[in-house]
Amino acid sequence: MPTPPRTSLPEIVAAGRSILEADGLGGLTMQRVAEEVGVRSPSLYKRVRSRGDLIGLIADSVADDLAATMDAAASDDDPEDDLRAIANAFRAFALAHPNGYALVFARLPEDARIDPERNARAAATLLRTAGRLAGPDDALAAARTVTAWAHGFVTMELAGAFRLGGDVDRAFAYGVDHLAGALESSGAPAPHVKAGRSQGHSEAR
Amino acid sequence: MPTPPRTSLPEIVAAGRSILEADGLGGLTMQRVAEEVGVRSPSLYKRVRSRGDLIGLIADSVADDLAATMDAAASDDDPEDDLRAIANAFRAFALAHPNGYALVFARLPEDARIDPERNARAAATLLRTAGRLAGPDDALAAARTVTAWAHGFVTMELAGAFRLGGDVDRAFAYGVDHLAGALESSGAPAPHVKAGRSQGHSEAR
DNA sequence: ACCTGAACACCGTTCAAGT
DNA sequence: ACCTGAACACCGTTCAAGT
Repeated sequence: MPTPPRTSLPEIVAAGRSILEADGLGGLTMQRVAEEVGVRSPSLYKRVRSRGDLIGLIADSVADDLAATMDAAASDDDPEDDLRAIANAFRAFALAHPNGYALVFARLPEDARIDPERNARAAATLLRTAGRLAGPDDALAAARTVTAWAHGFVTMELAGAFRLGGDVDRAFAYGVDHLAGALESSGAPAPHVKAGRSQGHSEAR
Repeated sequence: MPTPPRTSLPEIVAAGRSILEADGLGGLTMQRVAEEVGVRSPSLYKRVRSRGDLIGLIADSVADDLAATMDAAASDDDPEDDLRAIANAFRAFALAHPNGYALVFARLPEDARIDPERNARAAATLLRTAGRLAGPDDALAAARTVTAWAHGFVTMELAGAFRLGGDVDRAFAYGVDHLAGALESSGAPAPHVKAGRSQGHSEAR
Protein backbone atom coordinates (compact mmCIF):
# COMPACT_ATOMS: atom_id res chain seq x y z
CA MET A 1 0.00 0.00 0.00
CA PRO A 2 1.72 3.20 -1.20
CA THR A 3 2.65 5.86 1.28
CA PRO A 4 2.87 9.54 0.27
CA PRO A 5 6.44 10.91 0.33
CA ARG A 6 7.17 12.95 3.41
CA THR A 7 10.15 14.79 1.96
CA SER A 8 12.02 15.28 -1.32
CA LEU A 9 15.55 15.38 -2.69
CA PRO A 10 15.63 19.17 -3.11
CA GLU A 11 14.42 19.58 0.45
CA ILE A 12 17.11 17.23 1.70
CA VAL A 13 19.84 19.04 -0.22
CA ALA A 14 18.64 22.41 1.01
CA ALA A 15 18.51 21.20 4.59
CA GLY A 16 21.97 19.68 4.26
CA ARG A 17 23.33 22.88 2.87
CA SER A 18 21.99 25.02 5.67
CA ILE A 19 23.27 22.60 8.28
CA LEU A 20 26.66 22.56 6.58
CA GLU A 21 26.83 26.32 6.55
CA ALA A 22 25.79 26.55 10.18
CA ASP A 23 27.80 23.74 11.74
CA GLY A 24 30.45 22.73 9.23
CA LEU A 25 31.04 19.42 7.53
CA GLY A 26 31.38 17.65 10.86
CA GLY A 27 27.95 18.80 11.90
CA LEU A 28 26.40 17.49 8.71
CA THR A 29 25.15 14.13 9.97
CA MET A 30 22.42 12.09 8.40
CA GLN A 31 20.47 12.28 11.62
CA ARG A 32 20.58 16.10 11.67
CA VAL A 33 19.43 16.23 8.08
CA ALA A 34 16.67 13.71 8.73
CA GLU A 35 15.48 15.61 11.75
CA GLU A 36 15.45 18.82 9.71
CA VAL A 37 13.21 17.36 7.02
CA GLY A 38 10.99 15.50 9.48
CA VAL A 39 12.00 11.93 8.83
CA ARG A 40 14.22 9.22 10.33
CA SER A 41 17.73 8.88 8.99
CA PRO A 42 17.24 5.52 7.22
CA SER A 43 14.58 7.14 5.02
CA LEU A 44 17.18 9.48 3.51
CA TYR A 45 18.68 6.53 1.71
CA LYS A 46 15.57 6.39 -0.48
CA ARG A 47 16.71 9.60 -2.25
CA VAL A 48 20.44 9.64 -1.61
CA ARG A 49 22.98 6.90 -2.07
CA SER A 50 25.18 7.90 0.84
CA ARG A 51 26.35 10.84 2.88
CA GLY A 52 29.12 11.37 0.32
CA ASP A 53 26.53 11.53 -2.41
CA LEU A 54 24.59 14.15 -0.48
CA ILE A 55 27.75 16.17 -0.02
CA GLY A 56 28.30 16.07 -3.76
CA LEU A 57 24.78 17.34 -4.39
CA ILE A 58 25.31 20.16 -1.92
CA ALA A 59 28.56 21.04 -3.70
CA ASP A 60 26.67 21.23 -6.99
CA SER A 61 24.10 23.51 -5.46
CA VAL A 62 26.70 25.89 -4.03
CA ALA A 63 28.67 25.86 -7.29
CA ASP A 64 25.57 27.00 -9.17
CA ASP A 65 25.10 29.92 -6.83
CA LEU A 66 28.74 30.89 -7.04
CA ALA A 67 28.61 30.82 -10.83
CA ALA A 68 25.48 32.95 -10.84
CA THR A 69 27.12 35.46 -8.51
CA MET A 70 30.16 35.78 -10.75
CA ASP A 71 27.93 36.05 -13.80
CA ALA A 72 25.97 38.89 -12.27
CA ALA A 73 29.17 40.76 -11.45
CA ALA A 74 30.38 40.94 -15.05
CA SER A 75 29.09 43.72 -17.25
CA ASP A 76 31.07 42.89 -20.40
CA ASP A 77 32.30 46.43 -20.61
CA ASP A 78 35.92 47.07 -19.70
CA PRO A 79 37.52 43.65 -19.13
CA GLU A 80 39.79 44.85 -16.38
CA ASP A 81 36.88 46.31 -14.46
CA ASP A 82 35.04 43.06 -15.02
CA LEU A 83 37.96 41.07 -13.69
CA ARG A 84 38.00 43.16 -10.57
CA ALA A 85 34.25 42.88 -10.14
CA ILE A 86 34.27 39.12 -10.65
CA ALA A 87 37.12 38.67 -8.20
CA ASN A 88 35.38 40.79 -5.59
CA ALA A 89 32.12 38.89 -6.01
CA PHE A 90 34.01 35.61 -5.77
CA ARG A 91 35.67 36.64 -2.54
CA ALA A 92 32.48 38.01 -1.03
CA PHE A 93 30.69 34.77 -1.78
CA ALA A 94 33.43 32.66 -0.22
CA LEU A 95 33.53 34.78 2.93
CA ALA A 96 29.74 34.68 3.21
CA HIS A 97 29.47 30.91 2.70
CA PRO A 98 32.80 29.50 3.87
CA ASN A 99 31.73 25.91 4.43
CA GLY A 100 29.78 25.61 1.22
CA TYR A 101 32.53 27.32 -0.71
CA ALA A 102 35.11 24.90 0.64
CA LEU A 103 33.07 22.03 -0.76
CA VAL A 104 33.10 23.46 -4.28
CA PHE A 105 36.88 23.21 -4.46
CA ALA A 106 37.25 20.17 -2.22
CA ARG A 107 38.90 16.97 -3.28
CA LEU A 108 35.74 14.91 -3.48
CA PRO A 109 35.65 11.27 -4.55
CA GLU A 110 35.31 10.88 -8.29
CA ASP A 111 31.59 10.14 -8.26
CA ALA A 112 30.72 13.12 -6.10
CA ARG A 113 32.52 15.65 -8.28
CA ILE A 114 30.75 18.59 -9.77
CA ASP A 115 29.58 17.46 -13.20
CA PRO A 116 31.43 18.66 -16.32
CA GLU A 117 28.69 20.81 -17.85
CA ARG A 118 28.15 22.59 -14.58
CA ASN A 119 31.89 23.05 -14.32
CA ALA A 120 32.10 24.53 -17.80
CA ARG A 121 29.19 26.85 -17.14
CA ALA A 122 30.74 28.05 -13.91
CA ALA A 123 34.01 28.78 -15.68
CA ALA A 124 32.42 30.55 -18.67
CA THR A 125 32.22 34.10 -17.34
CA LEU A 126 35.78 34.25 -16.15
CA LEU A 127 37.04 32.49 -19.27
CA ARG A 128 35.39 35.11 -21.45
CA THR A 129 36.80 37.98 -19.42
CA ALA A 130 40.25 36.42 -19.32
CA GLY A 131 40.14 35.95 -23.08
CA ARG A 132 39.34 39.60 -23.60
CA LEU A 133 42.34 40.50 -21.48
CA ALA A 134 44.94 37.99 -22.58
CA GLY A 135 43.76 37.06 -26.05
CA PRO A 136 42.07 33.87 -27.22
CA ASP A 137 45.22 31.74 -27.26
CA ASP A 138 45.96 32.46 -23.61
CA ALA A 139 42.39 32.63 -22.38
CA LEU A 140 42.44 29.28 -20.63
CA ALA A 141 45.83 29.71 -19.00
CA ALA A 142 44.94 33.24 -17.95
CA ALA A 143 41.60 32.18 -16.47
CA ARG A 144 43.35 29.43 -14.57
CA THR A 145 45.86 31.88 -13.19
CA VAL A 146 43.14 34.18 -11.95
CA THR A 147 40.97 31.41 -10.55
CA ALA A 148 43.91 29.81 -8.80
CA TRP A 149 44.92 33.10 -7.26
CA ALA A 150 41.42 34.01 -6.13
CA HIS A 151 40.72 30.57 -4.73
CA GLY A 152 44.06 30.39 -2.99
CA PHE A 153 43.61 33.82 -1.53
CA VAL A 154 40.20 33.30 0.01
CA THR A 155 41.14 29.82 1.17
CA MET A 156 44.13 31.20 3.02
CA GLU A 157 42.07 34.08 4.34
CA LEU A 158 39.43 31.67 5.64
CA ALA A 159 42.08 29.38 7.08
CA GLY A 160 43.57 32.29 8.96
CA ALA A 161 46.84 31.85 7.12
CA PHE A 162 47.55 35.56 6.74
CA ARG A 163 49.11 36.17 10.09
CA LEU A 164 52.02 38.42 9.25
CA GLY A 165 50.02 41.60 9.70
CA GLY A 166 49.40 43.94 6.82
CA ASP A 167 46.12 44.81 5.19
CA VAL A 168 44.42 41.75 3.71
CA ASP A 169 41.96 43.84 1.69
CA ARG A 170 44.85 45.72 0.21
CA ALA A 171 46.67 42.50 -0.61
CA PHE A 172 43.61 41.31 -2.50
CA ALA A 173 43.34 44.55 -4.46
CA TYR A 174 47.08 44.39 -5.12
CA GLY A 175 46.64 40.91 -6.50
CA VAL A 176 43.79 41.74 -8.89
CA ASP A 177 45.50 44.85 -10.16
CA HIS A 178 48.79 43.16 -10.87
CA LEU A 179 47.17 40.11 -12.39
CA ALA A 180 45.04 42.25 -14.64
CA GLY A 181 48.09 44.19 -15.75
CA ALA A 182 50.16 41.08 -16.31
CA LEU A 183 47.54 39.23 -18.31
CA GLU A 184 46.61 42.23 -20.41
CA SER A 185 50.21 42.94 -21.29
CA SER A 186 50.74 39.44 -22.55
CA GLY A 187 50.04 40.11 -26.19
CA ALA A 188 46.27 40.35 -26.62
CA PRO A 189 44.60 42.46 -29.25
CA ALA A 190 43.95 44.95 -26.41
CA PRO A 191 41.21 46.85 -28.23
CA HIS A 192 40.66 49.85 -26.01
CA VAL A 193 43.42 50.92 -23.68
CA LYS A 194 41.76 53.27 -21.27
CA ALA A 195 43.52 56.43 -20.26
CA GLY A 196 43.10 56.24 -16.49
CA ARG A 197 43.76 52.72 -15.35
CA SER A 198 42.90 52.06 -11.79
CA GLN A 199 46.02 52.58 -9.76
CA GLY A 200 49.49 51.69 -8.83
CA HIS A 201 50.84 49.80 -11.77
CA SER A 202 50.92 52.37 -14.51
CA GLU A 203 54.52 51.40 -15.10
CA ALA A 204 53.29 48.03 -16.28
CA ARG A 205 52.64 49.35 -19.73
CA MET B 1 55.16 0.93 39.89
CA PRO B 2 56.48 2.81 36.83
CA THR B 3 56.19 1.20 33.43
CA PRO B 4 58.65 2.03 30.64
CA PRO B 5 57.05 3.98 27.77
CA ARG B 6 56.22 1.83 24.78
CA THR B 7 56.04 4.68 22.29
CA SER B 8 56.68 8.43 22.00
CA LEU B 9 55.08 11.56 20.63
CA PRO B 10 57.39 11.80 17.62
CA GLU B 11 56.70 8.19 16.77
CA ILE B 12 52.97 8.81 17.00
CA VAL B 13 53.15 11.88 14.79
CA ALA B 14 55.29 10.08 12.23
CA ALA B 15 52.93 7.12 12.17
CA GLY B 16 49.94 9.42 11.84
CA ARG B 17 51.56 11.25 9.00
CA SER B 18 52.32 8.13 7.03
CA ILE B 19 48.80 6.80 7.58
CA LEU B 20 47.38 10.16 6.49
CA GLU B 21 49.45 10.15 3.35
CA ALA B 22 48.51 6.59 2.51
CA ASP B 23 44.80 6.57 3.37
CA GLY B 24 43.70 10.16 3.69
CA LEU B 25 42.24 11.99 6.64
CA GLY B 26 39.37 9.53 6.88
CA GLY B 27 41.81 6.67 7.28
CA LEU B 28 43.60 8.41 10.10
CA THR B 29 41.89 6.80 13.07
CA MET B 30 43.28 6.58 16.55
CA GLN B 31 43.10 2.81 16.34
CA ARG B 32 45.18 2.71 13.16
CA VAL B 33 47.77 4.97 14.73
CA ALA B 34 47.81 2.95 17.92
CA GLU B 35 48.21 -0.28 16.00
CA GLU B 36 51.07 1.26 14.03
CA VAL B 37 53.02 2.22 17.16
CA GLY B 38 52.21 -1.00 18.98
CA VAL B 39 49.83 0.22 21.62
CA ARG B 40 46.07 0.38 22.30
CA SER B 41 44.21 3.50 21.28
CA PRO B 42 43.47 4.78 24.82
CA SER B 43 47.22 5.00 25.44
CA LEU B 44 47.60 7.62 22.74
CA TYR B 45 45.80 10.08 25.00
CA LYS B 46 48.82 10.07 27.28
CA ARG B 47 50.79 12.06 24.65
CA VAL B 48 48.05 13.69 22.62
CA ARG B 49 45.01 15.63 23.77
CA SER B 50 42.73 14.48 20.98
CA ARG B 51 42.65 13.38 17.37
CA GLY B 52 42.38 17.05 16.39
CA ASP B 53 45.50 17.78 18.36
CA LEU B 54 47.34 14.99 16.57
CA ILE B 55 46.19 16.37 13.24
CA GLY B 56 47.61 19.76 14.22
CA LEU B 57 50.95 18.19 15.08
CA ILE B 58 51.04 16.40 11.75
CA ALA B 59 50.26 19.69 10.00
CA ASP B 60 53.23 21.28 11.81
CA SER B 61 55.47 18.47 10.70
CA VAL B 62 54.45 18.74 7.06
CA ALA B 63 54.71 22.53 7.14
CA ASP B 64 58.31 22.24 8.31
CA ASP B 65 59.17 19.97 5.41
CA LEU B 66 57.45 22.21 2.93
CA ALA B 67 59.34 25.23 4.23
CA ALA B 68 62.63 23.37 4.00
CA THR B 69 61.86 22.34 0.44
CA MET B 70 61.15 25.90 -0.59
CA ASP B 71 64.25 27.09 1.22
CA ALA B 72 66.41 24.63 -0.63
CA ALA B 73 65.00 25.76 -3.96
CA ALA B 74 66.07 29.38 -3.58
CA SER B 75 69.59 30.35 -4.56
CA ASP B 76 69.33 34.10 -3.84
CA ASP B 77 70.66 34.86 -7.27
CA ASP B 78 68.21 36.20 -9.83
CA PRO B 79 64.93 36.76 -7.97
CA GLU B 80 62.75 35.79 -10.92
CA ASP B 81 64.59 32.50 -11.30
CA ASP B 82 64.20 31.99 -7.57
CA LEU B 83 60.50 32.65 -7.78
CA ARG B 84 60.16 30.05 -10.49
CA ALA B 85 62.26 27.55 -8.56
CA ILE B 86 60.32 28.10 -5.35
CA ALA B 87 57.01 27.75 -7.14
CA ASN B 88 58.09 24.55 -8.83
CA ALA B 89 59.35 23.09 -5.56
CA PHE B 90 56.10 24.07 -3.88
CA ARG B 91 54.02 22.37 -6.54
CA ALA B 92 56.18 19.25 -6.58
CA PHE B 93 55.84 18.93 -2.82
CA ALA B 94 52.08 19.31 -2.94
CA LEU B 95 51.70 16.73 -5.68
CA ALA B 96 53.99 14.32 -3.86
CA HIS B 97 52.24 14.67 -0.49
CA PRO B 98 48.68 15.68 -1.33
CA ASN B 99 47.04 14.73 1.96
CA GLY B 100 49.70 16.23 4.15
CA TYR B 101 49.82 19.35 2.04
CA ALA B 102 46.07 19.81 2.33
CA LEU B 103 46.46 19.87 6.10
CA VAL B 104 48.95 22.71 6.02
CA PHE B 105 46.42 25.04 4.45
CA ALA B 106 43.34 23.53 6.04
CA ARG B 107 40.91 25.44 8.19
CA LEU B 108 41.92 23.87 11.46
CA PRO B 109 40.40 24.79 14.82
CA GLU B 110 42.20 27.67 16.47
CA ASP B 111 44.21 25.53 18.88
CA ALA B 112 45.46 23.15 16.18
CA ARG B 113 46.78 25.91 13.92
CA ILE B 114 50.38 26.01 12.86
CA ASP B 115 52.14 28.17 15.40
CA PRO B 116 53.14 31.74 14.52
CA GLU B 117 56.92 31.33 14.58
CA ARG B 118 56.70 28.28 12.36
CA ASN B 119 54.40 30.23 10.08
CA ALA B 120 56.82 33.13 9.85
CA ARG B 121 59.73 30.84 9.16
CA ALA B 122 57.83 29.06 6.42
CA ALA B 123 56.99 32.37 4.78
CA ALA B 124 60.49 33.84 5.05
CA THR B 125 62.03 32.52 1.84
CA LEU B 126 59.20 33.61 -0.38
CA LEU B 127 58.87 36.93 1.40
CA ARG B 128 62.51 37.67 0.76
CA THR B 129 62.27 36.76 -2.91
CA ALA B 130 59.05 38.72 -3.33
CA GLY B 131 60.69 41.71 -1.72
CA ARG B 132 63.58 41.57 -4.16
CA LEU B 133 61.08 41.55 -7.01
CA ALA B 134 58.46 44.03 -5.87
CA GLY B 135 60.40 46.19 -3.45
CA PRO B 136 60.22 46.29 0.33
CA ASP B 137 56.94 48.19 0.55
CA ASP B 138 55.10 45.63 -1.53
CA ALA B 139 56.95 42.54 -0.33
CA LEU B 140 54.14 41.25 1.84
CA ALA B 141 51.36 41.87 -0.67
CA ALA B 142 53.48 40.37 -3.45
CA ALA B 143 54.34 37.28 -1.43
CA ARG B 144 50.67 36.83 -0.60
CA THR B 145 49.77 37.08 -4.26
CA VAL B 146 52.29 34.41 -5.22
CA THR B 147 51.44 32.12 -2.33
CA ALA B 148 47.72 32.43 -2.99
CA TRP B 149 48.21 31.67 -6.66
CA ALA B 150 50.48 28.69 -6.06
CA HIS B 151 48.28 27.25 -3.34
CA GLY B 152 45.12 27.76 -5.36
CA PHE B 153 46.70 26.20 -8.41
CA VAL B 154 47.89 22.99 -6.80
CA THR B 155 44.71 22.69 -4.77
CA MET B 156 42.64 22.87 -7.93
CA GLU B 157 45.00 20.52 -9.69
CA LEU B 158 44.71 18.01 -6.85
CA ALA B 159 40.95 18.42 -6.71
CA GLY B 160 40.74 17.63 -10.40
CA ALA B 161 39.23 21.05 -11.06
CA PHE B 162 41.10 21.66 -14.30
CA ARG B 163 38.79 19.81 -16.61
CA LEU B 164 38.58 22.09 -19.62
CA GLY B 165 41.51 20.48 -21.37
CA GLY B 166 44.68 22.40 -22.10
CA ASP B 167 48.12 21.81 -20.70
CA VAL B 168 48.19 22.15 -16.92
CA ASP B 169 51.99 22.32 -16.79
CA ARG B 170 51.91 25.13 -19.29
CA ALA B 171 49.23 26.94 -17.26
CA PHE B 172 51.49 26.75 -14.22
CA ALA B 173 54.49 28.11 -16.13
CA TYR B 174 52.27 30.80 -17.61
CA GLY B 175 51.21 31.79 -14.12
CA VAL B 176 54.73 32.08 -12.67
CA ASP B 177 56.00 34.01 -15.64
CA HIS B 178 53.21 36.53 -15.63
CA LEU B 179 53.25 36.92 -11.87
CA ALA B 180 56.98 37.47 -11.88
CA GLY B 181 56.62 40.06 -14.59
CA ALA B 182 53.74 41.81 -12.90
CA LEU B 183 55.38 42.01 -9.50
CA GLU B 184 58.71 43.13 -10.83
CA SER B 185 57.14 45.89 -12.87
CA SER B 186 55.38 47.32 -9.87
CA GLY B 187 57.97 49.88 -8.94
CA ALA B 188 60.79 48.12 -7.12
CA PRO B 189 64.35 49.35 -7.17
CA ALA B 190 64.88 46.63 -9.80
CA PRO B 191 68.65 46.48 -9.42
CA HIS B 192 69.64 44.36 -12.38
CA VAL B 193 67.27 44.24 -15.30
CA LYS B 194 68.45 41.33 -17.34
CA ALA B 195 68.51 41.61 -21.08
CA GLY B 196 66.74 38.36 -21.93
CA ARG B 197 63.80 37.91 -19.63
CA SER B 198 62.19 34.58 -19.90
CA GLN B 199 59.46 34.94 -22.46
CA GLY B 200 56.23 36.33 -23.63
CA HIS B 201 55.72 39.41 -21.55
CA SER B 202 58.45 41.72 -22.70
CA GLU B 203 55.74 44.29 -23.42
CA ALA B 204 55.11 44.50 -19.72
CA ARG B 205 57.75 47.12 -19.26
C1' DA C 1 54.05 6.19 35.24
C1' DC C 2 52.20 3.93 31.68
C1' DC C 3 49.04 0.57 29.62
C1' DT C 4 44.63 -1.86 29.06
C1' DG C 5 39.64 -3.68 28.71
C1' DA C 6 35.32 -2.20 29.21
C1' DA C 7 32.09 1.13 28.59
C1' DC C 8 29.67 5.33 26.60
C1' DA C 9 27.85 8.23 23.18
C1' DC C 10 27.77 8.77 18.57
C1' DC C 11 28.38 7.82 13.68
C1' DG C 12 26.75 5.67 8.61
C1' DT C 13 24.29 2.07 6.75
C1' DT C 14 21.32 -2.17 6.14
C1' DC C 15 17.13 -4.58 6.43
C1' DA C 16 13.06 -6.89 7.88
C1' DA C 17 8.72 -5.43 9.26
C1' DG C 18 5.01 -2.30 9.09
C1' DT C 19 1.44 0.84 6.51
C1' DA D 1 6.02 2.99 -2.32
C1' DC D 2 7.67 4.94 1.52
C1' DC D 3 8.82 4.91 6.46
C1' DT D 4 10.59 2.94 10.79
C1' DG D 5 12.99 0.40 14.82
C1' DA D 6 16.45 -2.52 15.57
C1' DA D 7 20.79 -3.99 14.60
C1' DC D 8 25.76 -3.90 12.97
C1' DA D 9 30.29 -2.25 12.53
C1' DC D 10 32.90 1.44 13.55
C1' DC D 11 34.32 5.81 15.53
C1' DG D 12 36.64 9.12 19.64
C1' DT D 13 37.11 9.36 24.36
C1' DT D 14 36.93 8.27 29.47
C1' DC D 15 38.16 5.70 33.38
C1' DA D 16 38.82 2.27 36.81
C1' DA D 17 41.84 -1.42 37.28
C1' DG D 18 46.11 -3.54 36.56
C1' DT D 19 51.56 -3.63 36.52
